[in-house]
Amino acid sequence: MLGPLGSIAAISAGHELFRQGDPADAWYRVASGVLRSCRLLSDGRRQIDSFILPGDYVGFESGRAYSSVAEAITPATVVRYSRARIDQSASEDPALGRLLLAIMLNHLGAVRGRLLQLGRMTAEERVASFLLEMLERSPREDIVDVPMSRNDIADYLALTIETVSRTLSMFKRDAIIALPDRQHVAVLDRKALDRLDRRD
Amino acid sequence: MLGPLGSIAAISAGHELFRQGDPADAWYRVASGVLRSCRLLSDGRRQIDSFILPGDYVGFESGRAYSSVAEAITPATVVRYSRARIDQSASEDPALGRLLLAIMLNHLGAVRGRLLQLGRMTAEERVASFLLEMLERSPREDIVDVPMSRNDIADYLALTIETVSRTLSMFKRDAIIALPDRQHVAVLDRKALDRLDRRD
DNA sequence: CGAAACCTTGAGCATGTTCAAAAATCGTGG
DNA sequence: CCACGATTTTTGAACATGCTCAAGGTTTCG
Repeated sequence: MLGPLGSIAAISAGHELFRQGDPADAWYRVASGVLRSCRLLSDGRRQIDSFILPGDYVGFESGRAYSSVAEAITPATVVRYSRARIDQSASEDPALGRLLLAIMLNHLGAVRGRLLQLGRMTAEERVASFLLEMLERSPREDIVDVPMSRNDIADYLALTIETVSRTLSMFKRDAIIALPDRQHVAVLDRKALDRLDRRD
Repeated sequence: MLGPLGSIAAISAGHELFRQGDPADAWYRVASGVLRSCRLLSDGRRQIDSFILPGDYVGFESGRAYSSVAEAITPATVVRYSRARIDQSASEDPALGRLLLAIMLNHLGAVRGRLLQLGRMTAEERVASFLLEMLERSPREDIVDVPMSRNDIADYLALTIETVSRTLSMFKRDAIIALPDRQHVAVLDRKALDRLDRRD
């Protein structure tokens, strides 16, 4: 938490918090709702960098412009931290600087984990590790909240929507999960998922 | 550059600067030589996060232990910055904090670009963007230094060694590059490479 | 010069994609 | 509450990209 330096904004589902190319003059912390942060290739191929859940930050940029789009998947509220104000406060309060650094290091670790996921895991393993990741962040211990579409999951895991759907169906057939509705996955066999997520 | 806070160390080719699990009590800046930073899956699959060239930093960690291995590809010298000393200096000098933040943001942007590369680019596009990336960092404008093995390139691009080799041979057949020796790639048709690297 | 490591090339194969269609779900208005 | 169309998801079959396995060539280094 960055303290009382922010202002609050609401975004409705499907709308953009910022776009690729916009001046990157603020960071955001999600208070409620879920967003996605994506990059695009010129021919439309899309890669979702991260899903941004309550408590997460988004909008860290090294250049002057955002290099990704941030869009709300569900209605969301965010706290906006102007970069100028943060910079100024950080130069007065070293503790804030340390906090920012810690947030950044956390991010970096997460994105590096994704390299392994996208580069070296099979479809099965990617879906399993995605479910485990979302499970960690869900309120209940056995039900995963999945507010994003299959398409979003596909673009997050660098698969096609068909492969995601087929893999989930397979997990269901093997009684590893149940699919009560679109937005939820019930984990029936956590150990099976753990076995598929071969990170050390 | 982090100033006069570091001590110098030399590593010979093939040796480790730190391993997965070692206490992460220092960051490093490469003065000369090339290193690689990798993560492993339990069954041996490997993903190289980044090649670390002179001027680059390595060893940023959010937890107590390194989550990747850093190994020298060529003989290298590095400057070691103890985390404790950096932390202390940063709490006295806000400019240092800002510098660290800038370095971190740079890293983050680079790794995010890799997500797109690994997730959504074809083998051809990955090799092309790798060559362009290395070309930017080579002293000459038309010759790429490639100190790493084909195997390392494969694990960096999440391909197999055979696919890397075949793709390079194809570029050679199409007169996009020449391969004077193992360690060098001569770029004959830069535009053809640019066309393959479809980032906006 | 010889052995070891590395790189290239080829042929067959597998995982995940593409294309197509059916099924389920959602939103809207009567 | 149900009917309707639109959208999303699931399923199937054929296909393609990149992988695996295998062999031959090249470079490196003692």
